[in-house]
Amino acid sequence: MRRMTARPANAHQARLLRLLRDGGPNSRAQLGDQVDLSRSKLAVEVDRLLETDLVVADGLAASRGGRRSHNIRLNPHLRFLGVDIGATSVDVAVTNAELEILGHINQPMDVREGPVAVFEQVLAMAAKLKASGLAEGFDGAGIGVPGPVRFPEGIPVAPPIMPGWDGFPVREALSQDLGCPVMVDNDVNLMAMGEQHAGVARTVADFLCVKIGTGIGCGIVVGGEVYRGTTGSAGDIGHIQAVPDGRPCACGNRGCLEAHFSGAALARDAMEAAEQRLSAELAGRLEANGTLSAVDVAAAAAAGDATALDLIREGGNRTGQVIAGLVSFFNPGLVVIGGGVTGLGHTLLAAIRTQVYRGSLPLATGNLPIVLGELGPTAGVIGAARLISDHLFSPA
Amino acid sequence: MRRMTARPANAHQARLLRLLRDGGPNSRAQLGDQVDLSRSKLAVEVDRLLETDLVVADGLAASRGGRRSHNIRLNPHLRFLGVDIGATSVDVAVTNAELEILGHINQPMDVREGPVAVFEQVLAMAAKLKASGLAEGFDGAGIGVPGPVRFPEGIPVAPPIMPGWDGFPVREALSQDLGCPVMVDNDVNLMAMGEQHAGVARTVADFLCVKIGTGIGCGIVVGGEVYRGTTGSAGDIGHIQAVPDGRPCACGNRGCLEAHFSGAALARDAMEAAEQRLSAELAGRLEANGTLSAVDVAAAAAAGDATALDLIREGGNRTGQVIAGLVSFFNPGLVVIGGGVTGLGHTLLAAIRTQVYRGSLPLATGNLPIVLGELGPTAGVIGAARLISDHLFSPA
DNA sequence: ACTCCTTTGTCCTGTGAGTGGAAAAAGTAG
DNA sequence: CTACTTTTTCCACTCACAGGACAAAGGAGT
Repeated sequence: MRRMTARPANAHQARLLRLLRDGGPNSRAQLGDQVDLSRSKLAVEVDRLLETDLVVADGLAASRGGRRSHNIRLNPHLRFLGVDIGATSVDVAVTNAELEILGHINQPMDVREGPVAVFEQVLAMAAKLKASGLAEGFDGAGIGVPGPVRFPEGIPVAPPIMPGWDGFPVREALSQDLGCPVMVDNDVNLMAMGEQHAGVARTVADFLCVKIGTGIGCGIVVGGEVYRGTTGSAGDIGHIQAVPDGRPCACGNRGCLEAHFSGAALARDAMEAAEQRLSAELAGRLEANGTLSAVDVAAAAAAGDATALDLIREGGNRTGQVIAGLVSFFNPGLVVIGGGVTGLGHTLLAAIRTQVYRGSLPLATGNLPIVLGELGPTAGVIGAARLISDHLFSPA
Repeated sequence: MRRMTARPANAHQARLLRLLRDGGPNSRAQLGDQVDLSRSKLAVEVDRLLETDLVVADGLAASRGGRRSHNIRLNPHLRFLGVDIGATSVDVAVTNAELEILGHINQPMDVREGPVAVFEQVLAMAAKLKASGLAEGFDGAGIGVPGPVRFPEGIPVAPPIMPGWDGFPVREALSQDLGCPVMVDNDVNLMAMGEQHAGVARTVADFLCVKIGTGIGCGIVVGGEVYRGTTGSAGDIGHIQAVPDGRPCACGNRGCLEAHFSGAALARDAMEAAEQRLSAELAGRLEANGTLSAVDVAAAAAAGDATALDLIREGGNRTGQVIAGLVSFFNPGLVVIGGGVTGLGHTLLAAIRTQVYRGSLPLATGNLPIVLGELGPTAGVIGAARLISDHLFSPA
């Protein structure tokens, strides 16, 4: 099949495409109920969309008491590629136009190998998904990278954990390689968009999405739109000071949140505890694997290990204090906690909640849910697909 | 003169009104350059605005090399009332439709006397301005109050420093008393709007406006629009923890920024220093007045008093640390410092700058100006006028 | 099977917004 | 006084869109 290149010609068509994306197949009549257009106008726009092949007819809808309506849906052959590049692994997924995941691969990887090596791997993973018959080609791709991005151009700027990526024209290069439109964003922002599209944040206009992985970042959604800041570095909360005169951080300061709690810091703390024989559980795991990661701490905590639980609680407290400040400042309607460490689960969540509910004023916390992300590792790739579909489903 | 009641009939007219508000008198041709409408369409909309009496003809414009154009301006009889209710004083000002201040009164007052007493005073002040011939009536009023506001209804919610105001229908009541449309907002947001309209933030889309007065608050502007949060308490940074296990605060926590630095805290610290004879300058002032305020500290600092300078630096450092966190999170294009303590001037600013430039990553601070507000005590009332004019100059 | 009612889809015309060209009006520069 | 600009008005034409009329298709009751 030839790839779709058509774009909606006007705001009405864009609106309809998004309704079909978010609501699945729909009858013309149901669409009419949602868009406040005259029936004639709606019919014209739907016909034009049918001509572009972006949407197709899909049989008859159930009767609502009278004549049955014809169903409309997004072309089932449309395919989006969602790529979520983490510090130590990549997720690549294929979705249909309704952003349902059809196939998903995760592979370990090191961003520090640089964009060329990483994209070689990403393209191979995409090819593998294609080969398994899930897609004949891609109509668009969304890419998440673990660092700040100059959004309009899709170029990473001064990313601390990705030396060699600074200024690399990710959007341009991948658009060439994949032969389709590409959008690039910070991985945390994509997680926020994912949770907004298909997760816990579906109905909230203003929320924060804190991602605790190798580092710590925060997606900011204002009025349903991701806020990226003046230079694309908004949400970079890993280097907020959490402990006065605390541990030295790679950024040159002391006491950064990220230095005290993150996947990397947690692994270091666990190793230290194991070596000092504070925890038999952790020491055993260290002996078995030669190293420890956040996953080991999670497992130890699940097994009831006091040291591991303490580490998690301690980190949750630090994180919660920072989030409490952000809640006072931003007054969100929801806080989502996600990222690799969600395996730490409710111990972590409880610590964060305690600090936030204690440290912020009641007016801000009174009706504030603080929850774990619903989508886990798929949040990023769903958000990536959402990013590119938002781009493609907007007036040309 | 009968008061204006007309409102723009469509988005084009609203656009034109705002251009005339922000750019002053303008020729039709100049307007045409700015709005991307055909000449015919523009002529029609301008004619309709002339019919509503919102704008009037204003003689001939200078020639731009050919036929001279007819000037258009907002009706010079339009009057807005800007009211900025602080914790300890009220500002009331009259502006024309271009938001230029025609008259401005400041009076001491105590918000804790409650809305009825305060509005009695405000109405008296408005009447005084009217009596001095500056206005025959008001076409709209903007009100700022020192606490969170449920914006659409214009009702304060759970304001910590204004007991007795909770749930008082400010908008409704004042609209009755003044006989004109009224909008209500947090005083900090109004200061941000004031600096955006006529001060240092004219060209910046995303910025923070930190107001240090009796308390500490922060106006948040995203994409040119004030962000108010889910419950209207966004920007309430006074109760972010600045000092672990620090001083007890009225909110029940310890170490809140506001407990360590604000007009009130500064006055307390100065009294203490004076009583302990740490500073002859402050002690002298205490003896002379019986009490001390932030103004005394500013004067002592200006006279070179080391203790006063230390207090300011100490407070600036605390504030700067909190702002550094907000800068990392929000990545603004500008930070404005304003409020009563701007009298502390560059000592304060230097301390804040030091902390922010040290405590945030270069990508966020690289091109980040941190400046004092330009408008001083008029920022609030200009912002109030701007608030109501934005409301009135939008499609009905 | 038939009637009556509801819902859906199509067609068509009227209206009003808006564009763009032409020409008149009012200047400036030489 | 002439040639050239800019501003303003006027007018005809296009286009989007609403909304009514009507046909098509189905459900429910008799």
